[in-house]
Amino acid sequence: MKEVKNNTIHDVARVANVSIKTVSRILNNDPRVRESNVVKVNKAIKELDYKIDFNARRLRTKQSYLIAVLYFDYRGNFYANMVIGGAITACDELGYDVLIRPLKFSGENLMSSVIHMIERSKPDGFILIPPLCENHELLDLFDQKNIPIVRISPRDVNGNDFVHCDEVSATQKAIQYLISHGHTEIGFISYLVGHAAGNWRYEGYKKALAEAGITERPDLVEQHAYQPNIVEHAARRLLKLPNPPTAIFTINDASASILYRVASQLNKKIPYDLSVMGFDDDPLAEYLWPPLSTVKQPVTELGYEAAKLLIRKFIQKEEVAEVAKPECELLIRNSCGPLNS
Amino acid sequence: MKEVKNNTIHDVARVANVSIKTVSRILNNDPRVRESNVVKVNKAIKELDYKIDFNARRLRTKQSYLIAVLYFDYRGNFYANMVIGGAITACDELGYDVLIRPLKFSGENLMSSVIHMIERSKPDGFILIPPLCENHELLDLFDQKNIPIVRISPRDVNGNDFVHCDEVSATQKAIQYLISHGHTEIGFISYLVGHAAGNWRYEGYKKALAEAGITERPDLVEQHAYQPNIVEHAARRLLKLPNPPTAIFTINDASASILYRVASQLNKKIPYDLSVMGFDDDPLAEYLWPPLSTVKQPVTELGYEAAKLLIRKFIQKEEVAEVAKPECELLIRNSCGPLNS
DNA sequence: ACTATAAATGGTATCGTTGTCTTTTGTTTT
DNA sequence: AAAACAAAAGACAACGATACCATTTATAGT
Repeated sequence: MKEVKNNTIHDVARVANVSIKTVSRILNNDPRVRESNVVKVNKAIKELDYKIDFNARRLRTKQSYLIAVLYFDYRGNFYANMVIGGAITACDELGYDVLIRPLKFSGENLMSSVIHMIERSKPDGFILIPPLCENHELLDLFDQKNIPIVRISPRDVNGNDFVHCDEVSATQKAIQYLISHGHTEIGFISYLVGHAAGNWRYEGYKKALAEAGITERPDLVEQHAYQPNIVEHAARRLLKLPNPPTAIFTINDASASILYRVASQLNKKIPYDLSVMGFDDDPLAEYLWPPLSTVKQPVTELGYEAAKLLIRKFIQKEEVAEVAKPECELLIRNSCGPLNS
Repeated sequence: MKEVKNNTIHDVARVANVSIKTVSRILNNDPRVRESNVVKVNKAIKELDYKIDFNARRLRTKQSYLIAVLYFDYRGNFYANMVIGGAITACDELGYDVLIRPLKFSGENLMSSVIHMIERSKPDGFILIPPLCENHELLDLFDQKNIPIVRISPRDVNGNDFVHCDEVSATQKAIQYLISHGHTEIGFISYLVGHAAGNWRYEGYKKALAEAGITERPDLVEQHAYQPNIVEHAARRLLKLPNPPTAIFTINDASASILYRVASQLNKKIPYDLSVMGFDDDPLAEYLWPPLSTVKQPVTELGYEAAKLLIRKFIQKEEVAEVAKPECELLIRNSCGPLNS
């Protein structure tokens, strides 16, 4: 074991022949330092391969330089993963570390887990992934403790502490795509997914139909509270209609996969007899056959923007002009075809 | 904003009427403290709602109390997620935090990302998720910097710095299950998945056959280097054999989904004409139709044990008796049926 | 009871940075 | 050229814990 003595700010100060305070100022981008000293110090830093000791800084400044990401820990939560990936990139750039916390329970356990995290690791801010954005107990806690948060795609878009993308127009484009292939009888299958998504996407659906002059058929729309098999029942009802839809939009890719199954059982071939459009770009979508066309949310970018907003605006209190609003992308695979009349 | 003055170890010492050093000893589970003082101090700690300041401790001890988990960031890497979930639980129990790092690239970028992480956050140890366990450049780096690691299911099981479960006997049990349903012509589809899994699972396959007195048919075994569509070709070849297998084991659930598709194209109904057994319990497995029977690795437990081993044995240098070896579980869904002769 | 030894406790320096306040240096004004 | 002011740099304490070493207290042995 090689014992490496790390150089400190004192070493840098000595080599650069300035005081430690001047070095500290340069490290913290204090503008009030003469350019000549900045050059000298940076040279010394490079020469000594000096690395700042974050723990010392943390102790002194009472900041943890830690961002926590909270999400619901359910099987195959790829959404949370991608958000985290983006958040890590942003935090890397800004000198923060990311702590993640999958939350398994609601109520007592959830709250105490978060409280414990605050007491132990003292994150400077939190990022909330749906459906946690709607947990008022949690929101109250942060409010009360005065800990800044940024929510991702919350239902409630009042305030300035969130990032999201335009799911309404994304869905609208997806439906437009179906319409452009000649479809007019387009189904909509949804259930309460726990956040605002259902409403937005339904709105997009209606807009696209209206815009194309298609009258909405209420019998083609299924929106129910979640219960087991709800999607399967909905799919079966729609496909057994005397005048069934020739294309169906499902609220997410998992639902689309259930629709695939029902279609196959009823001997409807996708995309020939039925076009299917999903939402989310679940890893599942590629493995379905035919591969599912779907709307891909810019989830990684959302995570990136959320972390950046949290740090710059709410932690470092900089003036932040405007939050970038990344766009959804229509991913065309092979589940949609022209109307086959 | 309510400015809360946190109580320090001095406050606790004052209230308990002992020295700060005694409090410190109790906080660090030093056995050489009189019981009466332990009681007094714990009472004071509770009374003052004292919370230790980890940053101060970190600064003094030169330990970060941070464990880093490294994994390859590919779409739908549910394996890494579950490992992380387990690692977080263990770290919570032992007073550590978990930093995660999805690695996107190989070579230069990968290494510099890890080096940067070491310099910035100074994790006390690393957990490596396959296929990163086999990256020698990475292993050399940790060796050279003398940073302890624990590998999860590495190919090379020499040494004592890894956790894994018995995939050989897990596969053996899965094949036994097929045999118990009357199957004797059992296919095996694999490709190089980048870690030891392929070999282990093939070994389990052979063992089960041998044990049942079934002669292995080489034409039923497909093991190739990875190339696009390899699984599809393998599946098609097997199913088109004059004497085709009545059951097929695939190296993972993603491969099973491809087999599902080929079977459907060739008009073979699962589980009536063909039984399929997967491996991994990918979230995908539940969405396939019929739901896929598969081998579920105790991935969360593996992460839990890995973190515990890393911290206790390699960081805190305790004597650790033996590493728990969690077991795989055969998950019976609906993709396997009795031989239909 | 007294010493030898071990166990428990305490005092103070220290980790590496930033905050506060003071001093020095540089620039502008009359 | 001196006074007034602003900008830059420095000295030193402090953050809250643990390390090291010294000291006190308890236990055991004769």
